[in-house]
Amino acid sequence: MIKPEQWLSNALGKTIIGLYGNTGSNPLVIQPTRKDVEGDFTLVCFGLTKLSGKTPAQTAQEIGDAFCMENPEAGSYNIANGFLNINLTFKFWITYLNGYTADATEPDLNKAPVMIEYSSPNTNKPLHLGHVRNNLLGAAVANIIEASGRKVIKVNLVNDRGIHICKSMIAWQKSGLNETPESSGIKGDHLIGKYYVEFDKALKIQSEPILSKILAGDFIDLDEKSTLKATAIVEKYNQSTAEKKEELKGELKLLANSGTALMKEAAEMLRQWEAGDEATIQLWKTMNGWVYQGFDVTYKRLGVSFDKIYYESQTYLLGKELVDSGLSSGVLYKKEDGSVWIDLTAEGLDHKLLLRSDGTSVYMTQDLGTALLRAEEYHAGNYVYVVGNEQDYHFKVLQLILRKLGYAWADGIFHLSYGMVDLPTGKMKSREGTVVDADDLIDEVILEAKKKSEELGKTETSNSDELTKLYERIGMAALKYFILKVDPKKRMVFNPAESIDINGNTGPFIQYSFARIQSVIRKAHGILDESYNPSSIENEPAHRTLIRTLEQFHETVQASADSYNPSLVANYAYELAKQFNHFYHEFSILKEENKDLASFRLELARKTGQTLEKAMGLLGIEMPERM
RNA sequence: GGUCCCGUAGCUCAGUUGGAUAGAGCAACAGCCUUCUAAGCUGUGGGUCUUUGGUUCGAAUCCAAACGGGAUCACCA
Repeated sequence: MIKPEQWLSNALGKTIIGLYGNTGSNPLVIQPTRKDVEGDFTLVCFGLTKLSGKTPAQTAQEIGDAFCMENPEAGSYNIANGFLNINLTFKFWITYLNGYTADATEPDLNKAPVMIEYSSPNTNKPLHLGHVRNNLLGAAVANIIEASGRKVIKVNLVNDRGIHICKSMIAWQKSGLNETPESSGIKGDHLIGKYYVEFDKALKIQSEPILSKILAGDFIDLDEKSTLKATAIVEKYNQSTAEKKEELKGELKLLANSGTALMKEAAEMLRQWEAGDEATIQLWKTMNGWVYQGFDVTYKRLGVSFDKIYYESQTYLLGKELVDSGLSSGVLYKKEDGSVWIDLTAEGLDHKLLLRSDGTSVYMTQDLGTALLRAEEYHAGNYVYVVGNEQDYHFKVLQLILRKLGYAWADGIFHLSYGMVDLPTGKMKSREGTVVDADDLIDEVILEAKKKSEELGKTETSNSDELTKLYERIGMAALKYFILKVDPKKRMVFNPAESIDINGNTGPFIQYSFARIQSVIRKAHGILDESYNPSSIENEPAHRTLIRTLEQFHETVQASADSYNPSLVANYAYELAKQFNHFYHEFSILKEENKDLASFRLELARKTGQTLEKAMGLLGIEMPERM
């Protein structure tokens, strides 16, 4: 099938070479003609004046004349302010529509696959709004890249070990209640989260008197190292302004925490875990198991899935081998206390710790190990990490270290860094209880979809299973679209009230447009046939605009894949739906007396519907047949 | 303090590698259901694109500075 823009670019190039001998040093600037001007595509002629030695308008006219002469597909042209607006014939567009399909490019198995890591939760608390953005982005990007023709491997790296899960375990043990998800009726991840919060509460009670002592210069509860640190901070603290004091107080709080009996217990449990203590491991397995059960439910409701799940407990040791080889090759160095570092000052960064003095690994070490494992297992061409932008520095360093260690595949690492999700009231803060829980959020949007649907009172079915499914689709569409329509890089405000809106630039609006199309198709069945005589179709602008928008679908998917940005697809779907509604309002399909025209419109509607469904599907949004 | 990101309508967001008179939605106001689903369509008002310089045929977009907001700089993850 002809790709209009590509064809135009080649054909215009030929025309310009014919006129001026070459096309100049810059590529031709061709863009879809803006709405308020007549034309399909526009050639910007300012850059060509050097070739022609004439004014932009004269140049445009010269090119326009020659181009229309040479190409029967070009019907006419007009010139405004140095812009050459070219009209392709309506016949050209009808032929285009005839060959158009919304189907995706089949993945090319000769190309190296793309690995996408997303979700990557800790196992000490349930998923929240931030995770929701992460999961939706990861799943959408995976779909979009796959649709653009590359194989995708979706992975999840679960942070299942560490001090955080030990905290929940301690609190659970101390409660003595032996609560399980079954006995308590609480979803597994929420149950663990509950104990994590309880630990924190108890910790605060133990920690506060220690903090007071520290501020008074009494370091009796601290070990040697912490005392040294605390002494220095307290000295600074006493000379600081009020604002700076708050900041330093935060650091002292951490030190105070480390002096509590509870933290010592948690640290001891972590040591036992690493030593392989059977009872500890058993409890850890049990409690993590509850969390996974809970996560599975949430993942399913969000509609996300993974091809492979990595667990840090299984990969955290691998980084150490990598560190060893880095030491022997001289890329890394060891300090007197036994800690291992890398010097990145030449790259404008800092020295970075890779192994603690006691030989245990840190976050970076684990990530290095995991990266190596994946590269060896999959030999992907790209490794995409969907992780919040607070970790920009971490991933910069990660990639740099791998490069310095000599791994060529490190060039394929891409940190899909997305912005934080704020609430209208400001940042989400767990201490202030403003964290929006993922499960609650899902319940809420579905409930709201139900309420609004019932208010409208026009659903065609009373089958309760169908209705349940419909409300779920509408609610999830509202939520997903609300989040995915925003450029991932940007920090966004999540307004719960607006997230369940069904009017305007929303998921349900697009669903509604689709449902209308399906309704027409159902009614046309057996009445209109699919064939029509193209020559009897008039050149209506609304028809043409719609075809032109369909034409942009595949390149939008490609651009979206190239830039790891699902919002391009989201905004495209909205634009298409809007244009369809305009068309739908202006013309009737079923009541059109000219059967050729009616069939043509039906075909246009059908392909619009397919495209809407495909585009929304890439975002993980399902379309209802009726609503 | 060093480094990085951001600043577009009252609010939430678009704005392709620099291109024409900066666009949508929400909110407000005014119209359109006897017509394929009104979860829709049409219209009105709303802007010093934070500011100031620079680059050029042309800047919301590129460069510099200032102001404002955020992140990060752990032997945390």
